[in-house]
Amino acid sequence: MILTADYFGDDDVVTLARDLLGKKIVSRSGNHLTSGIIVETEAYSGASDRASHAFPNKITPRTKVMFGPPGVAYVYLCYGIHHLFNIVVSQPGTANAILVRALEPLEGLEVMRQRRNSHQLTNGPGKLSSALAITTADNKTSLVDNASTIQIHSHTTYHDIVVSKRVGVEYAKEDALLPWRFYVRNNKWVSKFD
DNA sequence: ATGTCGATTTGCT
DNA sequence: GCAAATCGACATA
Repeated sequence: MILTADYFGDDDVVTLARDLLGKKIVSRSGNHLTSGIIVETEAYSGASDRASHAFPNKITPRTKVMFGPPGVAYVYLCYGIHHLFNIVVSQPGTANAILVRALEPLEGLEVMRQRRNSHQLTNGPGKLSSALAITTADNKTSLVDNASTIQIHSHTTYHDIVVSKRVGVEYAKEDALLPWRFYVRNNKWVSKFD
């Protein structure tokens, strides 16, 4: 079942980030279908969270998409190299987003191996975008239409979930300590940062 | 107009 | 373990 704008419209971005574990991301690019189960996420909140690009509710050409409707992709270029995939959530005007950091590969494994030229397919935010052929061209694209090339589907439920601080946001001062990262315990596809 | 820096990955030492 | 890669967004002037 494809997840809807109503699902992503929840204003509680942290609860939503945790709930996304076990959901499936499906990507269609050209002839190829690739998919994976979400096993690691992080929550970002533009109003109060120094780690968010939109802090403190700062509207710029880049962050504008996060103030829009839920269920839309926010993809940005990191370190000039990596495309990082986020899902815009919460009601319009609230700049919340969820970074997908890792997937357990499900379909299209051979295509992913070719795109990655590696067996480390989706165990990190830059890697999974590469494996699913997600780029900044997908920024602002809807994830909740039946015609969307990237969709999120319900799939399974995990019960053993680890909560930790987020990765790579030391610059966010005290907000770097927020327990807003979630991952599936003992899942081999979780990113290598701990 | 220019300088700084990053929600990461990779390869080399 | 460390540093390069690589570029656009943003702040400052």
